[in-house]
Amino acid sequence: MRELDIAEVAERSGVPASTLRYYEEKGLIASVGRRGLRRVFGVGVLDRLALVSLGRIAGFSLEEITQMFAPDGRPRIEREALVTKADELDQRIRRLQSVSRGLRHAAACKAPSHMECPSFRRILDAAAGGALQVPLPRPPKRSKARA
Amino acid sequence: MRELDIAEVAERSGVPASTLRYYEEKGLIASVGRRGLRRVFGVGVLDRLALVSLGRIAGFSLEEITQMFAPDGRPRIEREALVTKADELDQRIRRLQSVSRGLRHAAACKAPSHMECPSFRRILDAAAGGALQVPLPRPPKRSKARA
DNA sequence: CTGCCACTTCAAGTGGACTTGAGGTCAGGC
DNA sequence: GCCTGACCTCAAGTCCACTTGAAGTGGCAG
Repeated sequence: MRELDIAEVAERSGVPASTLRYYEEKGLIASVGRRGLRRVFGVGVLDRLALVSLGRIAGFSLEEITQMFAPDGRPRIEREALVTKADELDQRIRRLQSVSRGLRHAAACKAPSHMECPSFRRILDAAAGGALQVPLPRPPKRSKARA
Repeated sequence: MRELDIAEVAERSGVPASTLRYYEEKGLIASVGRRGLRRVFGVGVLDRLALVSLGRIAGFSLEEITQMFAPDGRPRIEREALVTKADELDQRIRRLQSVSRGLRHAAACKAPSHMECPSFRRILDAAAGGALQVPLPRPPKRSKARA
């Protein structure tokens, strides 16, 4: 089974067929040919999709991810860009940790109003301060299971 | 200075005036009145905005945040929901940490192709597996400085 | 009193990543 | 040999959180 049709790729990767077509159009993945009018993908597409996924999570746009692959086809990733993204990611992680702490505190704190709790206020100020300038999470609509 | 006009709120909070109007329309914040046709806000709006910010970072939608305030006006936040969100957040944090590690590894790894590195593959599989089901970051367009 | 201009409203536009719908094609089973 | 239905294309729609533009208003400095 060296070749997969789009439905198989969709099932194995958890990525909807419509998205696969979209990704192909965007140059993120490539089919190796057609069987009739149906796309045929090599198994490598699964790795590719995993890389795309990784890139998305890291905060790269599809456009940026395309650039990383684009030149010749081999993942030509600039190591510097990776480190930069990792740093950004760590930054984000730290912020999220502080928010998480804030949430748990708010849940536990017995003060009449959270607003009167200095520790909560500190967290709040942090949120007000620098956090909005950072990529915000967007809730996912679809909830395809992994394959 | 118990009252602030919209420009002041914008400057102090770093939130653009257009967004403040939008938030008011959505019921996230409230002005205490008007001076002529201009909105006048109480200083409390700054706390409110910080709470909104916190909620956004935590992964709540504006809609959800509205619900938290809505009932009567006082932050009626269900403690359970907070803990739930914190758990989700921690989950997400762990995933991001693993991605960060993956990025740094990819940057450092000298293997001819990252694909041949077992440790990178492990991370990749993780990304492919459960990560896409999680809120994805969206790049921010604006980059207002904090106030 | 007048003019400026920061504010106002309301509708429409933006961006990224997809999804959906209408209408068409063809491989494989019966 | 014909049907079925999973795939195809292309254009348009969706979602969310805003932003932008046009046209209007009114507080206040001069």
